[in-house]
Parts: sequence; C-alpha cells; structure tokens
Amino acid sequence: MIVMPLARAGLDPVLSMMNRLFGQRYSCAFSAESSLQDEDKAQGTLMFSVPARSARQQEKWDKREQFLLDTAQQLIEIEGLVNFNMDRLVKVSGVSKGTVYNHFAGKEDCQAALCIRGWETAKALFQRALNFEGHPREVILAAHFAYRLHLQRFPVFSSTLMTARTPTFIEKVSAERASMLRALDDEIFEMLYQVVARAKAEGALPQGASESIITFMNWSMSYGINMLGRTGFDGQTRQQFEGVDIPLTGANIVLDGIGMTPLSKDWDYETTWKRVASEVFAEELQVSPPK
Amino acid sequence: MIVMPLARAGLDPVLSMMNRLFGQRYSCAFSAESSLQDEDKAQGTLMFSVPARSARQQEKWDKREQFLLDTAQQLIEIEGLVNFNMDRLVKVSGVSKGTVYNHFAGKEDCQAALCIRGWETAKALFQRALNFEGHPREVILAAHFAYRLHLQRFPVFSSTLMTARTPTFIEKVSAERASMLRALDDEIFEMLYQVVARAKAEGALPQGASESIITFMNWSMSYGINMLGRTGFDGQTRQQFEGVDIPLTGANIVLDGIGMTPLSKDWDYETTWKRVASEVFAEELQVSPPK
DNA sequence: TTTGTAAAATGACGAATCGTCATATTTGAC
DNA sequence: GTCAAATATGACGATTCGTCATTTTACAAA
Repeated sequence: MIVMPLARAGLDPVLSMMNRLFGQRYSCAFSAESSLQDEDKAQGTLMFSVPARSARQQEKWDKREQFLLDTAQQLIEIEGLVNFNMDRLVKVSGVSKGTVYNHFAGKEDCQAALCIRGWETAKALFQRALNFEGHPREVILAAHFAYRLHLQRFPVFSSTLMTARTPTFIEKVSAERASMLRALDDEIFEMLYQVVARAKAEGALPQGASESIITFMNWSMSYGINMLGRTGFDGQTRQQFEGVDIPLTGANIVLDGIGMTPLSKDWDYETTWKRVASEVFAEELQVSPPK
Repeated sequence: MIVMPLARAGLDPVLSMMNRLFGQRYSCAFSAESSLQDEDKAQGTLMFSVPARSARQQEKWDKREQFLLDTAQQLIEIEGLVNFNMDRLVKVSGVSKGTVYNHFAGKEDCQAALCIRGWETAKALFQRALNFEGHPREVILAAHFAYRLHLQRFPVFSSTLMTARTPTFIEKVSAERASMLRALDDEIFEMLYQVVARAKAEGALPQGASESIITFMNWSMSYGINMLGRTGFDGQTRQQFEGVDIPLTGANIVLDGIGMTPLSKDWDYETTWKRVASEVFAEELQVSPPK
C-alpha cells in the first residue's frame, strides 16, 4: 500500500511509523504478535491493543466494512450528505449499532473512511495518468485531468473531501483514519513530485525552481478551482467561462508561470487534454462526456 | 453597502433584488412600508413578512446581534469551533434561546453570520489594498496580501469560511445569509475584476485574456494555498518552504502565467510585498510580524 | 394615566442524533 | 464438549437541536 519512499517526511519518524502500523490495523496481511505485553511501559505512547483476528474473522470483518461503506455511499447519494446519520446507516445496513461503532469511531470517522476510499481510487487514476505517453508537462496535465474527472464522477467523494479538510471535522476523526488520510496526501503528493523532478532533470524547468513548491502550487490551484467551482461560487461568471476548460486553463497558467517547457504558446495542450481523455480515461468517459 | 455595479450578474435579477432586500432586513435605514398587503398574491415568491420595527427597537436589535456575534466569536476562540453550540451561546450570552433563534435560524446560520462579518472586514482590507500606489499587478499582489493577512489575523473567520463552502453547511444556512454571502463574494470578485480590467486597458495583459477567468484564477490559487496550508497538509513539505512566502510565490506564478506585465523577472515583487506590508498594513502588523 | 394590541422574549419541552455499555452470542483453542 | 476471549446486540442516557405556548414589553390611542 505504501509504495513511495517518503524521503522528505518532516514528521517525527516514530510517530509516523506508529501511525502507519496503526493505520494498517485492519489490513489482511497483518499478523499480530504483540511484543507489547508490558502495557504500563507503553502507556502514553502505544495505547492501542492489537486485536488478534483469525483469517476467517478478518475476511468477514473486511467484507462488512466494505458493505457498510457501500451502504453509506448509496445513502448519501440518495438522501444527501446533510441527512446522513449513524442511526440511519444502522437501520438501512441491518448491522447493529455497536458493530457499526466498532468499525467507525463515529459519524465523521465513517465519512473519513469514505473519503479514504475515494482517495484510493483517485490514486489509481493518478497512477494511470502518470503513465501517459508524453513529456512531463503533459503528464502533469493528465494528473489535473484525473483529479477533475474523479471529483466529477464521485460527487460523494467530492463532498467528503471538501468536508474532510474542515477544522471541526478533522478533530472528530479517529487517529487511525486521520493518519491514513495524511498518508494518502503524502503518497499522491509524492507521485506528482516525481514527475516534477523528472521535468527538472530533463531541463524543462528553471534551475532555481523548487520541486516541492511547484508540486504544491499545482495542487493548490487545482484544489481551489475545483472547490470554489463546486460551491457554485462562479455561478455568476460561468457564462464567461463558456467553451473554456477551467481546469486545463488553470493548470496551464500555473505551468507557464513556473516556466515549465514547452510553454502553452509553443504546444497545443488542448490536444493533449483531448488525448488524455481518449487514451487514458476513455473507459470512464464512455457514459458522461468530458465537460 | 452594495457599491459595485454587478454588470455581469447572471442570476435572476428579481430573485437577486429580493435577496438583497431580504438581506437588508435588519439594517437600520430600512423603513418598512409594505406594499404587499395581498399576501395570497405573493405566495410562493414573497413569503417573508416585513417586521415594522421602531428605530429604538431596531437599535436594540442590532446591538444585541453584535453582542451575540461577539460572544460567539469569543466562545469559538476559547473553546474551539468543535465545541460551539447554541445552548452554550444561550447560556454564556444570557439571552434566551428563543431570542437567539430569532436572530439566527440555527447553529450554522450563526456561523454564517460570523463568516459574513469576517468577509466584511476582509472587504475593508481589500479596499485598502486596492488603493496601493503601484501598477495593477502590484495592486493585485496587495489584494493577495490582504487575503492572507486577514485569514491569519482572524482564525475564527478562517475556520468559518472554510466550513461555509461545505455542502452540508450551505444547506442549513438561511436564505438571507446565504445570499448575503454570495453578494459579498460578488462584490469582492468585482473589486478584483476592476483591477484586472484596468491592467488590460493599460496593456499589461495579452489581448485574448478574459478578465473573469484571470480574476477567478487568482482567487482559486489564493484559496487553494490558504486552505490547503491551514489544514497542515503541507506540514511535511514546510521545511522546503523555509524563507519562501507561499502566497507571494503563488500569486506571482499565476500572474506570470497569464502574462501580466511586468513579469516577475522584470520587477522585484519581494520589495512590493514588503511595501504593501509597511505602507498599507503597518497597523495590523504591529503586533504580529509578517510571516 | 389607562388601556389595548402587536411584537418580542422566555424557557420548558419534544425530537433527533449521538455514542456507550451491560448482556448475549459467537468463535476458536484445547 | 468446555471454556475464555472476542464480538455483536440494542436499550439506554446524554447531548444538542429547534419549537411553541405563554409571559412580558413596547407603543399608540383614548
């Protein structure tokens, strides 16, 4: 699951590893030989107990978790995120309340789980985008495309992602899932970072440019565009946006701004954008055409 | 209050005006001679009743609303947005629950009111930024500065703004306040738009460039940077950001990207940034130095 | 000053949702 | 088959929400 080396991880490595382990608590391959018999010693740093689950049990557990998430997702799709609550999930899923609360620390934690799931499928899309045949800047555009596509295709994820970065929300999410979200952020950041680094190695970037900052700026722009856009903030101005693909335009502005070659005046990125659609995401776009 | 002509308003003008009026329901200068005696006729479009409040009453009302907002803000500052609830506001303020609910349609509406208040002081900062002595691009930088400054100085506003664009939240805000928020978005958008338009008129922009899109892109980038930043998302990478002013860098990337002259290679915008700090916002920066 | 009426304030209340916990059931090892 | 540990259950108490019948206040007319 955790593939990329996080060479730049600035966090406490011990805490980080703990989180990783903790985050994997429910993963299949994890066999639990607890070396923490002395709980008193561990108090304050390693408070969690490692449940020794049989393979059979684990499978059942995982299956149910997926089922609960499926149910939650459908529930939100149908009744809206506003009307989503645990009592309803309990009722619709048929799983008892106690069990549901064994899976999720609470309502927000459940939503966070949905967000994580969404992020994971997004990661898969990014992975594919990164295999796009083209120069680095085209690959980055493919990533922007993937982001927008994913947000469009999964409105529930889109909502949860928006909410997941909210201060009130974060505080209510379990430590496990919070660290999983952070880890996913890290991984996706790292993926984009590698492309930027490659661009720099190939001389497509000014020497002074910082790969981290460039990656962050791309992310920020994309995030801003998609989040402001989805709130209908640009409703009044949308008529001005006719025929303009905002994510593409935004990405090009950033990439031109940092001086990544070939500049948009020297390359037809509209075509690249269309190529990404047809060559990488044809499958996803079969039903709903690109917007 | 509503100063800028919203020439580009794409919304239903009737609805828009209704919202404006409705939004001003509690403002002092509003004398209520209702021409809507025939309520049946108005049913479905103009359902609200206009309370005829005496000047004395109105003053009391306004004062209390401010008091409630002050209390709420302090409450959030001290106890955190997570722990904020109406019962607590009722208790601490000493105002009865019914009265509080006369002012605010609910918890979210109260937070929206805080957000509006924050937006209004932000607008004032923008206004000052726009008076900065310099060419258009410098003025736009000043606006970016104002935005960041305001978010830094008012963490409560920062939190509420982040939350206010959340789908769940929006649905719970009263129509009045929702439209007030939209109106503020419009007004601030318009302010920036005018600067961009001026830049274009002065030949600082490529002819093909759309003012709307440029404005939106600046906003998106700034929003993305500030919102991703405040969630600690960039925590891992922050070490890379040492000595780099992210909002300034981001703004320059966008402005370079759209080709607004003078480009950052031809002008020292670090100095501009510092000038903005000392010439426009010296007062605000007395206590906490620029970061 | 008195009186009447409409608006506003009050807080007790019912409803919705949350999360917990004592108890019952299941699982797996011996 | 038996027992201990893990898991499942749903009734329950706690919290927070928003409403509404009632009381109080404000203001105008007598």
